[in-house]
Amino acid sequence: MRNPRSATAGSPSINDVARLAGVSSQTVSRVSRGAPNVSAGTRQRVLQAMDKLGYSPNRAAQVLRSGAFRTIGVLTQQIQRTGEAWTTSGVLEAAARAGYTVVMAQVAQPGAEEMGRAVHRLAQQAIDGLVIVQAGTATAEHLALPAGMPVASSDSALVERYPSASADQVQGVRDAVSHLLGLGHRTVHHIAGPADSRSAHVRSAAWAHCLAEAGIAAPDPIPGGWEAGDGYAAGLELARDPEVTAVLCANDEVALGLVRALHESGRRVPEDVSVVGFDGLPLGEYAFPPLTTVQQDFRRAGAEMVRLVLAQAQGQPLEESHVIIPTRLVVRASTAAPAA
Amino acid sequence: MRNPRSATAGSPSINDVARLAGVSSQTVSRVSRGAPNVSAGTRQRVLQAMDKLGYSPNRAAQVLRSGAFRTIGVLTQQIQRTGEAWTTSGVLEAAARAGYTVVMAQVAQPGAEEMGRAVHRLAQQAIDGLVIVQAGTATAEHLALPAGMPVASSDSALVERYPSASADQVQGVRDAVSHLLGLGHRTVHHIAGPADSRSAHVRSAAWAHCLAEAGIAAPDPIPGGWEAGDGYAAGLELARDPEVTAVLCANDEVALGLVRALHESGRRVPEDVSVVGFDGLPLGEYAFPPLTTVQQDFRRAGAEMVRLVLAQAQGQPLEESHVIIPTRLVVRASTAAPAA
DNA sequence: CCTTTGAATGATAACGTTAACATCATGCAA
DNA sequence: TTGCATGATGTTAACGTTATCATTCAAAGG
Repeated sequence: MRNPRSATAGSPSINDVARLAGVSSQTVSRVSRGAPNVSAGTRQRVLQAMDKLGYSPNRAAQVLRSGAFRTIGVLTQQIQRTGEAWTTSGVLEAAARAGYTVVMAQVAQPGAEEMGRAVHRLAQQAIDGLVIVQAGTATAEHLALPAGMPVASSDSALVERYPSASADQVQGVRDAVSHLLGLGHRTVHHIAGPADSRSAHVRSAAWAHCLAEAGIAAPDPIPGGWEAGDGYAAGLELARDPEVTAVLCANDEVALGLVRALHESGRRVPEDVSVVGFDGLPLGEYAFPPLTTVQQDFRRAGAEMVRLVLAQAQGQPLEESHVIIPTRLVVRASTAAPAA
Repeated sequence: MRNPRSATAGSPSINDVARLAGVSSQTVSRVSRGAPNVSAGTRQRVLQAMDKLGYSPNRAAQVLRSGAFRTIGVLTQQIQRTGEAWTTSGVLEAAARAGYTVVMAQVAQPGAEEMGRAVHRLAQQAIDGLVIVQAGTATAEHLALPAGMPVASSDSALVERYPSASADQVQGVRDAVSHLLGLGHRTVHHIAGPADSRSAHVRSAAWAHCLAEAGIAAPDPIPGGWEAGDGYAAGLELARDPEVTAVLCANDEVALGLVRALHESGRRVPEDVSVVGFDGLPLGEYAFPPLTTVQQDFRRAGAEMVRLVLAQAQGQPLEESHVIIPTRLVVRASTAAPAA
């Protein structure tokens, strides 16, 4: 076989079933779609025929005819990252529950053109809507979405243009900073996330704002990223400054890297320096010391994005197009009152 | 609009382009497919017309007509887990490179029936093949795959039935055990993975085998799981036994949980107890102490599975149906010679 | 009894694409 | 010149499904 037919090719069609059941193909279609106006006896016979032939409807034909895909596209950047993986998991779960299929695209490089190409690839698929888990710096212009395509995004510049679901990062940062100041720290240092992430920027801005509110001059934030190595590098620097007694990190990975740098530099956590992460990695609980962190509900963000996309696809009005999901400060042993 | 058309509905068809370009729809099809026998001038005109109308081909119609889907299905269990996330990332990358679309299904519960239902959902989609990243305990019977569906799996009981790509866990365990024994440890304890995982079982068996080879009676393995909490629980127990000087863990998460339990119990790592993980989490390098681990290349496993599936789908013979991917022992500070 | 209603079923025509075949120049060898 | 290959284009008929309209038949109402 030079050109083997696909796995389902040669599979029985609606006509084969109709012939076997002695009805018209239209009646088989009705049974297949669960239409009401079929007599019980006929339905039985058709179902038996389907079963006997192992019939399953051809999606391509259904889609072509009905124009409804029951499929959503998901755009991710690096699905192995904690946040994206959990969010994607939430998307998959919610989509499956709604009876929708999910097609995925991943973009390794955050470059806007590559992002645009991935969206194009997805959009050429038959999708009813698009969930953008991560789009980096790409803007709506880069993506060149077909007009009218329902979209929901999470963390990106697209938040300003499309409906979104994301964690209440401002509240999360506020809780974290209050916690540290409440313990008696004079100020809170900050290791920022990558420059190309909107949520990193939001977190940094919220941190600066909270300190300002408390009448404290914010120290310069240390530029960083999302990874442990970033926290480690920043930590080696911070460890030299005895004024540093409390640090809010861009995320948990960074916090863990920071903790190791502090350990190595002979500064104890939390006795000398308190550390707070962000995200709520399961591992944080088992770090040494267990990590105080701002937990966010990624799965729920994924589920909400699915809801937003499906609502648009079904023409329902969105009661609120920016869903804010509460965060929760989890206090563990990496934070304590400063030494007197 | 009660029944709004899908996003791409109303979009121009091949006929609209043909009319505008003043050619037949077949010629447009030829240009669209990149067929060779179109004159340069005509191709130009058609491309301009496409561009002007914003034409993009209707996938459903293409699939229906040609019977080729250029899509693979991916079955996962908990995509947010390290191994699955990285493997999936590899699958996405390889599939995109091959010009294939990926549809995903996730099964929260490892139950065999639910797994079967997910496969059914996927198989009803138009897919050319199926990559099974994780199938838990499900066997080929549970999955009820359509006959002739190309499949590749990674870690599951399916390995015996279908082509697979997975890490050389036996070699990885051998390296780890040799490393520990080479440091002078009298024996190596083991925290096992979950009972329903094949690779957990493979790792445990390899550990027992290595000890036997070295003429050492293997201590009872501690039953565990994949998560840090499992390592922590096991660690509280192990810490009480002064005979324990080296522990091989089911994976890195477990190892980190173990390390914390040892810390809390006053046993130092690596001075009192050496700990080895498995997987090679990026975070392991920044744990305290940095974790010695067996690194495996999940992305490559994903890419290999895609290769295996596509080879089958294209009717090529598989030169080897079980791809073994080398692992690499990364020695860090969590292992050292035992105290004299 | 005839009409009316409604439910069950059937027939037909699309949906957008492509494979297969047909047509029509053009060029070149015989 | 004829004959035949070659390349560019057009025509037709599917792929499997479902929307729409048409038909049939039995039950209900007068």
